[in-house]
Amino acid sequence: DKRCSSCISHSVLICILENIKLSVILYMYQDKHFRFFTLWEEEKYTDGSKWRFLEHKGPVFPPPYEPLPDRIRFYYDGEEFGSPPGTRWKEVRHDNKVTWLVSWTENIQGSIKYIMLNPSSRIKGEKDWQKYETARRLKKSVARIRAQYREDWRSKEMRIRQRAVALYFIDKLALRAGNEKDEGETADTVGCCSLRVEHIRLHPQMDGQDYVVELDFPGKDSIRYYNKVPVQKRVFKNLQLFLENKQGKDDLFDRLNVRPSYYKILSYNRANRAVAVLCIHQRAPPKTFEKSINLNSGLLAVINKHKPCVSVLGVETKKKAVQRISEQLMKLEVQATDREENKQIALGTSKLNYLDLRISVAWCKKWGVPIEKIYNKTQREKFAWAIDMTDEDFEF
DNA sequence: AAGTGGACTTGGGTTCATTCTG
DNA sequence: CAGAATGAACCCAAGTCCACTT
Repeated sequence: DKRCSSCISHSVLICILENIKLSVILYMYQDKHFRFFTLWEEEKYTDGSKWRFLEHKGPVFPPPYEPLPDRIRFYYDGEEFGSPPGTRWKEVRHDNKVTWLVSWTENIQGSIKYIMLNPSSRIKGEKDWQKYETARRLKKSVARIRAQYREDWRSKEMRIRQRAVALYFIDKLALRAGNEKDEGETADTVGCCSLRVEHIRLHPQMDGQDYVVELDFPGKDSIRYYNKVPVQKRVFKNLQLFLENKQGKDDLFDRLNVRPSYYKILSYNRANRAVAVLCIHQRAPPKTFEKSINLNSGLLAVINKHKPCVSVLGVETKKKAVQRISEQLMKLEVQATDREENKQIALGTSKLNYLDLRISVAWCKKWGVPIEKIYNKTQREKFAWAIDMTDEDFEF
């Protein structure tokens, strides 16, 4: 009796994978859409049945796979029958070391795609909890780590010095680590460890400050990172050292990891990359541009609408009109600044990914503040695990 | 130890649903 | 009542990281 919410249809098929602890039920519709329900043996469903629905996501288009293994049985209205026409499956799999339900190789990049559980599911919740516990353990040693890398700024080994400076950047500026990427295949973006000479400028003096480092590079999604930071003298001297005898395309931290000595890729790849970068760059500006246009045209519309009235009508009406215009203008201005500020900061995401909300929960419980005031429905669902387990004495 | 690819998170754009407004 | 505004849900590319080979 479950309705498929993507298809608005009751036509569903149920498939139960046998001999496994973690079972999956697929709801199917017209061979195209299917949804996944994960069941856990240990738990009881509210109607007294043995199983409990954990999760579902969809719709998804199944890849072209081999015929369905006969280990899978399909049921509809309690009646058993074979695999639905046109559906071809690769394998039945039980693997409690992974959290995905279904995976396949995508046919453009050849990368693997997954169907995974919703953030509000138990599996994701537990992982999330682990993540924050790791952060909590890290807190105990962070002072030691900081002392260590400051010490390492003076190391005899260049490798160690570079690591220490990179770590300092990551710690101080929260830069992304910066991994190896497929050159040519992907846009030319960098993180801390993959910074190149061309991304950094050193200013012994700048804006009345000493030892300023100017960072300017394309980060994730080719979003520009631009920052001027005063750093410790020792860091500055180290950076000068790292830059000696290097060209723009050379790695700043060349000794950092044992990177594969990749060749200078053909101009073909350069062109390819240039196009990729161009596309990404060109896509972003029109959006903000369009928004500002919308705001401006909205403002114009407001002014134009009131113009004729003002010239014809009496003083009182004029005053009122002026007042209303300025009110609307203010509203538009507030919207504009709001958008402008929100453009820079993705508040929701960081709330969902970085902040251990047990701190907030404990605070709420301690002072009798309702959690709803601070976290919206989605956030509360995602953090159900934390809300349940946290009492007012919790300390990070 | 190096290299590779699988697994998972991050980040935020797009779409959908609901409420607001003229 | 239609279109605009708003916020939640959905979705997926682009990252990170690490385990497994070789």
